[in-house]
Amino acid sequence: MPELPEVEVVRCGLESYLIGKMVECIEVRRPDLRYPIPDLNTVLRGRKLCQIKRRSKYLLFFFEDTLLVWHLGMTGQFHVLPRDIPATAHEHVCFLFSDGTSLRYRDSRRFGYAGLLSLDGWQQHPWFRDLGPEPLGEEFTGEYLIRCCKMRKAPMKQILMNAHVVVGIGNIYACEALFRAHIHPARAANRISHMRLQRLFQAVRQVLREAIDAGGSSIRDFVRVDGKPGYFAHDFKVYGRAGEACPDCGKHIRRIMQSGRSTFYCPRCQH
DNA sequence: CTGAAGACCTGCCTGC
DNA sequence: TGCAGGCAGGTCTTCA
Repeated sequence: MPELPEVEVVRCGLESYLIGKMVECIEVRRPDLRYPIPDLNTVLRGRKLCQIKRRSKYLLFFFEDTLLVWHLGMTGQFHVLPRDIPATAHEHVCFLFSDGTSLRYRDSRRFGYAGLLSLDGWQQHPWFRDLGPEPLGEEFTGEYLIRCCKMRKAPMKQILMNAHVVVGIGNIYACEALFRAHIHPARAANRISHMRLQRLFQAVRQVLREAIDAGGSSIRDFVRVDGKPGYFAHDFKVYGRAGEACPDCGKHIRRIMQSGRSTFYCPRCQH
């Protein structure tokens, strides 16, 4: 499901519903997500949710004395519902809050995972230790991207999707950013001019920003915490559009496989 | 070190 | 209608 914009949209939604609420108990129906879910009740029962942040594609739930980290994997969803609504299929975890609200975690493929980390040392955890900068933060700049591409002959799309370089960019937004920057996804990173990398840097920021503003992309099963879809999928220029006309030049959009993932691009505009 | 490919798990769509 | 095969937005591990 989610790349950075979708996770950010979920974070905002959760924040608007849940901040300041107290956990009464947690029902775990299936602890066997990608990694086993830890014992949440012992640590979180009676605790107040103070803040919800995001780092990369991880949601960070800050309680008074502990941090709950959650990754949505491919199909994870959070929903805020009244507690008396019955559980649906693949609803593996339900947080009950003392005011009658519930937070449900649903994840058909169970690629998602969660962990309890300490408030001070969490950034040293293996999930976070080696992450690159946030693409919308100050550390990510055109010069930084140029440095990362120097000496790297991997396809540019792989570099964009590499979380050691920059976090949050998955298959969709990598394709869309490369299209906007007119760069061929298979082009070796070290064979792209500095000017074009600057343009790619701008394209990454722009496409992520626009996607967040549109409420994320719903192509298969992404929904916001209130169940509404995001609208950015309407604005995809190339992703999922193999065979359609390029919106800029009219040539047919092509699909290729790169490291087992589909890549969409315009063979005329991108080189 | 880098980069490619496979693994994890389930649902849905296509085509025979 | 039924079933096999391919594909799906992420990340980690293994292998060359």
